[in-house]
Order: sequence, then C-alpha cells, then structure tokens
Amino acid sequence: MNINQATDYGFRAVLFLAQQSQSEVVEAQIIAQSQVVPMRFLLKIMPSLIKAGIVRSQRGIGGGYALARDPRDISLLDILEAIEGPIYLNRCLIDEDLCTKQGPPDCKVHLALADIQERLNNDFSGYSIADLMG
Amino acid sequence: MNINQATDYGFRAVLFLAQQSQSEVVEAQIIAQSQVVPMRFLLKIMPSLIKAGIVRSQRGIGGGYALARDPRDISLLDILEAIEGPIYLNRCLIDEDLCTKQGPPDCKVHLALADIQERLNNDFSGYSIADLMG
DNA sequence: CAAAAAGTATACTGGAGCAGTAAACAAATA
DNA sequence: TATTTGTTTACTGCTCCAGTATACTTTTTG
Repeated sequence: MNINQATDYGFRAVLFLAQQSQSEVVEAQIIAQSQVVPMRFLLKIMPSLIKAGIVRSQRGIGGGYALARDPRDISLLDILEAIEGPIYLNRCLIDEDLCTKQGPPDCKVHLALADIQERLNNDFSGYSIADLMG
Repeated sequence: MNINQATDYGFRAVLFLAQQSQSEVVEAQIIAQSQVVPMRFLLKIMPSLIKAGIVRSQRGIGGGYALARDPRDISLLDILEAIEGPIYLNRCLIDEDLCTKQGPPDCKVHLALADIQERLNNDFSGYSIADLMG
C-alpha cells in the first residue's frame, strides 16, 4: 500500500520546476542533482509527465524541462496518475467480474473499498503543487 | 497503490465468521468455499489474524475458526495491518533518512504524504466489520 | 492407544512489478 | 555538420505476489 519511487520523484521534480522562474527550461541534470534522483531514472519518468500535459520539454542545446501549466492546476493526483496510473485499491474495483460476489450491492467489502478509494483520490487531488510551494 | 489479495480474502473471511452464530467454530474449507478463496491460501492467511487477536482457532476434529472479539471492535485497518503490515505511502515515511530533504519541515512533499497517509488510515479504521454486516 | 481430522510451519514456484542502467535514436542549436 | 540535449526501447537483478506442496502438530473419537 504505497506510491512507487517514480511517483515520489515526479512530485519532487514538478515542485522544483514550479519553483524556477516562469517558463524557463531546466536541464534534466540540474533537476536530478538538486532532487537527488538518478539522472537516467528521471529521464525515463519525464515523458509520462509530458504526455499528461504537466510538463513540456525542449531538445538540443539549452534544452530541458519546464511546467506546461499553472502550479495551481497541477494536483498530486495528476502526477500520480500520469506516472503509475489510476488508484485501484482492489482488483474487484477494476473489473467487477473479479468480485466473488458479483459486485455491489451484495458485496459490502466492495462498497467499503470503493468509498475509501474515492476518499483517497480526493485527498491526493486536494493538494496542488502551488500548495507545496509556500 | 492497492491492498493485496490476501488482505481482501481476510476481509471476507472475517466478515463471514462474524455472520455465523456466536463463538461457533467454522472449518477452513467452509470459509474457503463460501468466499471463493483457495483453501491453501486461506490457511496461510489465518495465523496472521490469530496473532492479531482477531480470530481464534480450534484444532482437531470439529475444529475451525471463530471470531475472537466483537465485530464492532474489528476495523478494516486491524485486518489490513495484521496481514500486510502498516500503511506507508512512501519509504520516506518509514525512515526519514531516506528523505532527500531530511524530512519535515523542509520537505513539503513529505508533509503532504504524511497527511494523506493519516487520512487513509482513518478511513480504513472508520469501517468496522459490524458496519459491513447490515 | 491408534487413526483420522483438523490447523501450523516452512519452503517452493511462476509471474509481475520495481528501481535502476544501457544503448541506440531523434531533434535542435551553434 | 557536430554537439548537446531529450526519447525510445530493452535489459537486469531484485523483491513481492498469489498460489501450491509437503511435512508436522494438536485434538478428538473409536
């Protein structure tokens, strides 16, 4: 029951970009060194953030990464989902056929887990990158 | 980001025991068949629930399992922790030395994750087995 | 006391995901 | 055109997951 390391690195990388002067691209190496993230590993994570529209990139000399939108519009859930996909507390919440009780309303466990999962999603989406910049 | 299958089976097994007549032991095979849990797998899970004081067992002919305490005093968190250990959203919440920022108050990511983790724990402990019996 | 019926403990297995590394590739700039 | 940057794909060692197998202990019953 945890986030994976890539997601943690993603949080820190995006927060770091948010703290740079607006729309200035920062080299991967600068991000990696300042956040103590293995450079190669960071490079593998960034494309997921780009596809999600959270970060933009620039290639070639003087290239790097910058935020693609306002830090107030980037939640921790956005980053988490970009990197490790949506939260599913239990496989029966992905595919109801996997529920031995054929899902709600009979399966009370299913209902409880669905509720907890929704709260968890709300908790992650309740934090924006801007909230962490103070 | 999910509970493991053993924990899900644990939820269902304990709920099933709670629905039996009080303090009557039920064979593992009955539990396994009714909850569609592989018998051998269930047998491996049960000792964790016993060590946590949630379930008691009886060996020999006519043996089986029964609840060890009131369903109102068994939360989903109790079962989850018995089977897969405590929830740690991130490794930096286990050992602050693993936080690249040496933990709070400097590391805002750390603080946010600690808050979300606490809410998640509360959400799981907010459901008792009795709540699921209705 | 012996046999059978339960649960207990330990170890194994195939598969998947995690964390990180490596190498070839593509684009942008000087 | 050479260099610098990011992109893509594949690989590796490791751990955990889900489930299975085997040998063992306890308890009851005949």
